[in-house]
Amino acid sequence: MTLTTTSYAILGQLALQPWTMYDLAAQMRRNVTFFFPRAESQVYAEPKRLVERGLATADTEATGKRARTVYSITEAGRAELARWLAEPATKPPQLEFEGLLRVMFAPYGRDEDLARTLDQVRDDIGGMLDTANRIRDEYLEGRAPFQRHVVHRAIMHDFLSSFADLVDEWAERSAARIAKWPEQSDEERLADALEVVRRKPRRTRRRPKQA
Amino acid sequence: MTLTTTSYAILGQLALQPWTMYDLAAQMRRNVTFFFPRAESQVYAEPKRLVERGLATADTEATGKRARTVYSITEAGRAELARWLAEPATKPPQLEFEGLLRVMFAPYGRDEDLARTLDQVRDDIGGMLDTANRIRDEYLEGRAPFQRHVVHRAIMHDFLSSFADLVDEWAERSAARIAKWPEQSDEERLADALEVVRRKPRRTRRRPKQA
DNA sequence: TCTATATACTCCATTTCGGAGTATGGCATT
DNA sequence: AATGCCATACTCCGAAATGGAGTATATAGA
Repeated sequence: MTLTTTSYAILGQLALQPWTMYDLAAQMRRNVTFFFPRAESQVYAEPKRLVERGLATADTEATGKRARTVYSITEAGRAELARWLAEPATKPPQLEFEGLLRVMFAPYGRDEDLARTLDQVRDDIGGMLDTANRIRDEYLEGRAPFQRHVVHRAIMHDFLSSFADLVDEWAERSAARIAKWPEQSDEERLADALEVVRRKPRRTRRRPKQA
Repeated sequence: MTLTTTSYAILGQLALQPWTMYDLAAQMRRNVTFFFPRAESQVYAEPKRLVERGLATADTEATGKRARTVYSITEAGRAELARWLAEPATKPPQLEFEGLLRVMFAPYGRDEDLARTLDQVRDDIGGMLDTANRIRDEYLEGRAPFQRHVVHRAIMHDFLSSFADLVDEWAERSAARIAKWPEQSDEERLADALEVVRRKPRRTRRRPKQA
């Protein structure tokens, strides 16, 4: 099979430095997972494919009796990464948000279920908020693991922290609104809802779609 | 096997009205795909499982020689949906954003690749922006397909249009910043990056994590 | 010394994806 | 009246990916 986006995700990490898959898996679980989640089994499987194609090399070291494999990128690997970076992305930004599905079907459940769903969303996004704040501090204090790439990482961080903020703010304001439902009339609830829909200044597609 | 979140996504749609899978697949491709994307083959496969479990019924109609199957929810299906709505979500909001991976590895490519990536992000999010604006107009003019659920749909719409705006705004401001790189010194670029990281008022986790 | 946790992976059944394939209906064009 | 094309209405299947469970050694603390 041909290389997948996951392959390039790993190849790119190897461009930064050599890694054991254990460390890389841990690293991805802490950061990359927030914008490109992969199963751990995949993280372990990919570098073997990279080695097969000559894009990486594997070196076996030992700590006592336990072996560990350190993977490094090759020149061919760097060239392939550069080639990939010049290609267009294969997929648009995608969201997978079970909580929104629950909001969609909320008319068939109880209002307190919806309140709990929104509450859980705030808990769930907490980890991302924490991570974003930790990374922010690391860069500002100049002690981030890849401080040399701060110019690019700042762009990433801008997106991820904006996203986490959005989710948290949305859940907060929505919870505040549904908390008022019990003492509101149907008309008031309706007016509130339309106000929410209306409020935003609509941002439109930059370029009209071509025929 | 047990029902998956995808099963409930379909079950919820059937609670709204009976559907043929063709119409439902088209409907999901237009809306649900933005926050819970599934392969079309899955959308066709799910209702058969629902029928097996007595949560839906299938009625075969005919248009000339061509058969079509209309699926409807049963009382047991409505009960199961209500039960599911009271459960906590199985997954946090998840993002899958190849473009951010390209930003992360941008130091190994050319600046113009990065510019093109951000440009493509804006094109890619255009569809979502269009859809959000169309839905907004439908609700404000009172002609949305599920106008009766506007109180809940407003919450969904708030999130989706905020998300699309975020992506578009982020890509726009990031592209504007990298456009200035050629005439900036390393120090200026660095100062700009740190400014981006610093700027945001940091939103923190609502409840401290429990030990 | 014992135990728990961290390191360092492998394996695999089940699910999902994504694209190709099949066939009819209905409308517009020639 | 025949033709072509797009919409309707699905089925099928190989190739990935997921999400645990399982194995074994190292190390730090009680």
